[in-house]
Amino acid sequence: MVTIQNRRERERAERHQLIIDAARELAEAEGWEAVTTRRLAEKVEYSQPVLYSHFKGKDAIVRAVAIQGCGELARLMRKARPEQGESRLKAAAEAYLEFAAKRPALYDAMFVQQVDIPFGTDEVPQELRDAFGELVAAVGPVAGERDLETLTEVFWSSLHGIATLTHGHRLRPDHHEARLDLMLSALQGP
Amino acid sequence: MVTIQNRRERERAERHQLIIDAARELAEAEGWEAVTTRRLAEKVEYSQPVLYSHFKGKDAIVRAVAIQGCGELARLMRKARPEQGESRLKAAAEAYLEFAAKRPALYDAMFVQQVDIPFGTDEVPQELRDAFGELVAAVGPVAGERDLETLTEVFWSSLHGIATLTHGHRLRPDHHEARLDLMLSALQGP
DNA sequence: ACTCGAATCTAGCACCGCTAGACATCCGAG
DNA sequence: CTCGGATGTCTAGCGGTGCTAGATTCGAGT
Repeated sequence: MVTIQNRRERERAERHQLIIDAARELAEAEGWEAVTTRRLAEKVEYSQPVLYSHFKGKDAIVRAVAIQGCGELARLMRKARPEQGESRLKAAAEAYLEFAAKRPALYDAMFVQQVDIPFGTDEVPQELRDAFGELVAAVGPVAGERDLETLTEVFWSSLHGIATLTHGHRLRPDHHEARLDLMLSALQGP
Repeated sequence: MVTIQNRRERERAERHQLIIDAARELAEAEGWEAVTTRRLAEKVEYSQPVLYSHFKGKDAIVRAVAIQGCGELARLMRKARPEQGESRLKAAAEAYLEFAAKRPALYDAMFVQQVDIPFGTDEVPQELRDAFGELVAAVGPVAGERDLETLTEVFWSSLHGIATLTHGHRLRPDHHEARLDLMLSALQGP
């Protein structure tokens, strides 16, 4: 009898996703400090131990949210097309920064909290690879003779710095556009 | 009688600094998650409530550590002088990134954790002003016709992005120098 | 219908930031 | 020299956290 086993597995997968979505919603609504295992359990209408039958711990839940967030960022950047007279680089930068500004909790889980998503030689989640790939594609046209991957890392660093310092109110809120233009024209090269 | 009052105030100020130093040492040795009020109280050999007679809460202690960290960063950057054939911009960038790499916990308190140090119109701590001033001074020679303060914010953002992404193992550890050179030559302008 | 295993929950551990109220200690007036 | 009072410090505890052992409930197969 496979059907019963199948139904169980399907229900389990649905609940798995339910937990991830609940954590994400809670974080986006009230910040990560409001995401406790008790509140999360209440939100999904199960008791706390159920969370631990799906994830090794709270960190694993945050990590799952972060990885799905990477997928969304990749999707948003792929969809972003330059408007009239706009470089692809600028369109990508704007999409990235808009994502960081509109989903600060999600962005935090992805790149600020050190959730130890495998980044190095290990198996990197596909969602992350996709997001970085979009950045590479945007940088490509302006790389010239410069090393593409290295230049993309610089571009990403600049975006990440602007995103996090802006979120921490460390930069003048007006001047946002001027900063972006200055950064882009610098990277555009000679 | 002022002498007794004076002695008390002096002892109090010493203990104030003792707490800050202990918090900083604990954070640098084991990370901020290891800095609990209990461990901190044990380290300074007082009970927990004593901490609360000096600081409003744990956040205030972290904030104090962060502000002193800003002073140290400013001092390090002021001391950094370009070597033979090196631009002042590069010397400043290297000093900044070396600080971030060698004192990751301190850097975290200063710029990553949102400790709500007044940044905007409020009274900004002098240490912070000094640190930003050093960045401005380093950017000055290469600004050209570009707005100095805005360009400095871009420079800072790039440095901050590189520092945090490197610390989170998001960038290839080798290639560090190549990234820095690429970033600097981009900012150097045409 | 009953048994037995899997799924789920209750209750609790050790820790967290923080604080009220008991206690000690020391200063200055009588 | 004593003693009242202020000042400083500590003990003990509150409500919260992440996490888990053991009890309990539930449902599928014989």
